[in-house]
Amino acid sequence: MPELPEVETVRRGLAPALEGAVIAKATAFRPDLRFPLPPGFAENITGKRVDSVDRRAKYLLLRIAGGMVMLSHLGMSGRYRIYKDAPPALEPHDHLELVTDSGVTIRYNDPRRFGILDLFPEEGLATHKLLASLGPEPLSNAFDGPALAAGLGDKRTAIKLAILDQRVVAGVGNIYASEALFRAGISPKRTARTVKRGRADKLAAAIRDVLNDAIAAGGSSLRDHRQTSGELGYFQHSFKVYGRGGETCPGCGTEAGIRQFVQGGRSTFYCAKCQR
DNA sequence: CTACCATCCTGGTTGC
DNA sequence: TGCAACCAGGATGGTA
Repeated sequence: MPELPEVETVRRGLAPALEGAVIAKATAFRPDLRFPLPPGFAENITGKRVDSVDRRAKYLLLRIAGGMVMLSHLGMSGRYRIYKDAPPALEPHDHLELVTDSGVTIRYNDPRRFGILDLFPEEGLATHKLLASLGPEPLSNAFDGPALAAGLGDKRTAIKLAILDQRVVAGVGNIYASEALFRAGISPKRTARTVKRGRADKLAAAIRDVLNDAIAAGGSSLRDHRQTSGELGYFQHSFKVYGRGGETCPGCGTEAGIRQFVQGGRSTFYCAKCQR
């Protein structure tokens, strides 16, 4: 499911429930998701206070008092749901439950189990295998045209594939890659190394803007994504090209102008007239 | 470096 | 109605 805006939406939901709260009870209902959970995962966070709920790229990072970090990645189908009162019965694919000292229940559900849970000392943050090679945060001041162009470097791969590379820019996924390229007027097929100067400025701004717009809309709900309250996100109604193959281009009005094709095994949507 | 493929899983949709 | 094929927001690792 989740790209950066969906993860940020989840973070904003979890933060008020968890920050400053003590995890009175933690239960992991299976020993593994994509990877095995570290031994004693649930036991080691039980009784601990959560200092903050942060995000890096598509990773949620919970700072646990005592110097540990709990990492959570939602994979394709992960969801968090918060229950302020008595929670309903467990559902299929509920894999983790946290109950805070104020009686709030937080459940992680992930049918496809591509998600990740990890727990490690905060000294290991910079060198964590999953975090070490991530590129710039697209919403940070460090991300602009020159930074993007530098990340693209001499790559001869298509620009769509390049911005899906988490080392180039962290947090862009398949939906927002197509949407950002449409906003920037750049063809997804364009060779990455040719995106420089003006085009790079435009694309960096388009990435930032589309992510911010999506966050403001609570993310995009296609199948799985929900806010922690259970509410749907609604940015999917603002997609210009994603999922709109065969439709009229909203940019130039060309009938059936939105085309769909496969890049790197994943669907890309674009308008050949608006995007060069 | 690049392209391409398979892999980890389940579930919803599509097409016969 | 049934069933199989296909597709899905991610990411890694292997091969050529």
